[in-house]
Amino acid sequence: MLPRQEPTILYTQAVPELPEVETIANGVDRRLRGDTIVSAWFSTYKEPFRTPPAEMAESLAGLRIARVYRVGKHIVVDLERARSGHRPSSPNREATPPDAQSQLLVHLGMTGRLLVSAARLPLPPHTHAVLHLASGRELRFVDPRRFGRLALHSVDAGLFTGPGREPLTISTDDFVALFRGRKLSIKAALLNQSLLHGVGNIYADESLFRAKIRPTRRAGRLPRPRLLRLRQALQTVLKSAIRAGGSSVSDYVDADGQAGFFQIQHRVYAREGQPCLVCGTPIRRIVLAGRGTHFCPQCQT
DNA sequence: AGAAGGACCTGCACGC
DNA sequence: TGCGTGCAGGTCCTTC
Repeated sequence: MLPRQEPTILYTQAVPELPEVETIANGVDRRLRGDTIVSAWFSTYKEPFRTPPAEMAESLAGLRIARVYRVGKHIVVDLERARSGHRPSSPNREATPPDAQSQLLVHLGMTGRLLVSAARLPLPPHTHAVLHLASGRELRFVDPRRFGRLALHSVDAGLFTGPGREPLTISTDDFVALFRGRKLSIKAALLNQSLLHGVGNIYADESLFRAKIRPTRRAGRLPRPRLLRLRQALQTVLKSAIRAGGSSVSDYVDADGQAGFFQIQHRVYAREGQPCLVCGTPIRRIVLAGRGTHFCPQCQT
């Protein structure tokens, strides 16, 4: 067991996509479930906050963290009104507590990090939010590039469900229907969070490679069997990345963030010019949908 | 309405 | 050594 006073950095080297966000959410859940927010502090930099900081700070104080989980690329913190009589948390309860009254949504953007830290430790640069907890710890949101976002979601209108469909659980028919009639490239479609949420640039490239589909193909013109292959490839790569990250991030404790997320072996991403692992043809890189896009010109048609 | 492209933002790699 | 430049990408916004 690691010293309690050391900061835990729930951290990833890569831009957080679905597997990284899932791992981080699980890590926060394991540590903070049942803890209570005493007060909250937000930096004066307003942009990251979809909800005004003053309103957020007032709403958060006194709420207990009931559960932390992932929806798309969002980390969702279920919050309930803390009661005076302490109720022991039941470890097996998976369903959202019926008395969850609001949800804190955290989007890490590209460089956002969550730290579970002892309060006495100095705030790192680019800290934009701190939740002071009854246990004496703090949950800190650090984001140098400021693409991350925080918001409060009221459950009056229902639990947060994200902008699109969940790639790991979507049915075959629904998956195929997502792309019907779409004129944009399959790569751009995969990145569109209002269709599937959670897929970013890296896993889009990797899943298209495994499905042997060229990223430039029009989404609406891919026949059903190829789309089913893509769904299978996407789920396989996401699940293996979750497995790879699950063990390392959760127990990772270090102040300088040197180790961190165990990265799965990329087959095409950031491998421009290197030989395809299947056929040896040099991997090509183009810009598509404004993003660096990597593929094998031989294997992917 | 759907698609495309730019803006946002900072750290880092690179070239001179 | 040090400075300037370009690049990376998730999401929002504007334009077409």
